[in-house]
Formats: sequence, structure tokens, C-alpha cells
Amino acid sequence: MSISADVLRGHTDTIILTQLMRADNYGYEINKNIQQRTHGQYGFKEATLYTAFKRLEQNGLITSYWGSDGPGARRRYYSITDAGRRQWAENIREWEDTRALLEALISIEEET
Amino acid sequence: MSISADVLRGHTDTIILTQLMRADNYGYEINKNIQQRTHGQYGFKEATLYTAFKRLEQNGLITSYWGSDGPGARRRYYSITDAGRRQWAENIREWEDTRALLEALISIEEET
DNA sequence: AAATATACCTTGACAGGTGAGGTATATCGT
DNA sequence: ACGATATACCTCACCTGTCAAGGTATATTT
Repeated sequence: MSISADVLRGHTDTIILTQLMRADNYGYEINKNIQQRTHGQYGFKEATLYTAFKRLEQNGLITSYWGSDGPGARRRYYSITDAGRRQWAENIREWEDTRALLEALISIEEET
Repeated sequence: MSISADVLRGHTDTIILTQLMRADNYGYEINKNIQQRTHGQYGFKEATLYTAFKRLEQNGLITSYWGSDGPGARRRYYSITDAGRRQWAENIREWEDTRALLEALISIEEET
């Protein structure tokens, strides 16, 4: 994982919400999906992951329930709420603005 | 300023280094340049700005000296070092990687 | 003389990320 | 049968970056 987490800070919640837009899922699997999508380049530290779930649930963006099917230990499944979907859309919009801003700020060009 | 600083966290140093790639400059003016470049959408809080200068200088990425020309109070000018230039290039590379990663992680698509 | 713009700096509080540690269950190899 | 491994969740203490609030000082404008 060559990517320093500091530059992804602030996007943790959005990344998790994106996963839940597809379907309900549990922490361990969500993190594996993220690792697969990035070809092993990125994954959350467990503490980061579960802290984020807690924060998201407290903010009403996700809900959770226990599931027990499959191998291994019990799983806590998460589900995105309507508020979560709205927040996700808002975050995506903000990301697009931020990206444009950042690119204006770190490119070396003459000023107008 | 509609952009939350949280998603720009981790880019503060790169943004400042970018300004110094052009020429030596002082804090107040650097921040005004940033505000101009973003059409008033973004600017550092003073505490953030001066904290960043301190951090950058301690890390050997910039040096500083007092200048006194011009109106208003005395100015502390900053100059980017060779190490700073190298770090800047490294940060730009990392940003490109991060951007690609993030976009893979917040877009809703089927997995491969 | 007062107001304003320029310019720098510090402190304390807060939030998010994380290393380190802990708990529990199911499967696999021998 | 038993240890190792993979699955799965959780918490605490610490660190770092941001920022509201406060302070200092100088030059220009009214």
C-alpha cells in the first residue's frame, strides 16, 4: 500500500457508502472488495473501518443488523439509509469540486 | 468557501510548495494567491497556514528569511529547497495515484 | 487620532486514522 | 483430537492536522 492514508482522509465515509450503494454487506467483506478494486493498493486498517461504521451509524447514514450465514465468525451487516444515499451524492459532488480546486492549486501555471 | 477543508487535508503542504515553485513569497501573499486562483472558494485559515510553514521548515522543505519592503508589517519570506522540490514532485505523483484510486472507489460499477 | 489593511504568531480543543491489543468461531491439515 | 489458520468484530491510547480565538506590530487612509 504505497498510498498514504492522509490524502484519503475525509473520503473514508464516502468509500464505505459507495460499497453499500450496491448491496448490504459486512465489514470484512467490504474491506476485501476495496482491496480487490484497488489491486491491493489500498485497504482500511481495521480500527479505521469499525470507527467509520460507528460514526456513520451514529449519523444515521447506515443501519446494522447481525447475520450469521457463511463460514467464520458472526457478521454485522450494514445497510445504507435514505439519508446515507443523499449524503453520498453530496459527497460525490463535493469531491468533483475539490478535485477541480486541487488541480488548480497544484499545477504550475501562470496566473490570469 | 463551500469546500470542507477535511478533504484537502494532506494537500496543504503540496499547495504551499506549489506556490513557492514559482518564486519566494510570504504567507499573507501566498494565501491571497490561493484565494485568487480558486476565485474565493478556498483559502487557508491563518493558524493552518503558519502551522504548515513551521512544519515544512522543520522538515527542511523550505527556508525562511525576513524581508521588509512594501507596505504593511514586516514579512517573512519562504524559499523552497531542493528537498522541497523533490518532495513536491513526489506529492504530485502520489496525488495522481490517489485520484485514480479514489475514483475507482467512489464510482458505482460492477466488479470485474 | 482612529480606523483599516497588512502581516505574523500561539494556544487549546477537536476529529479522524492507527498500532496494539483483545475476543470468538469455523475450517483445514496432520 | 488438536493446533494452525482464516474469518470476523471491537476498543483504547496516541498522533497529527485543522481551526476558533486571542494576541502583537506596522503602514496607510480618513
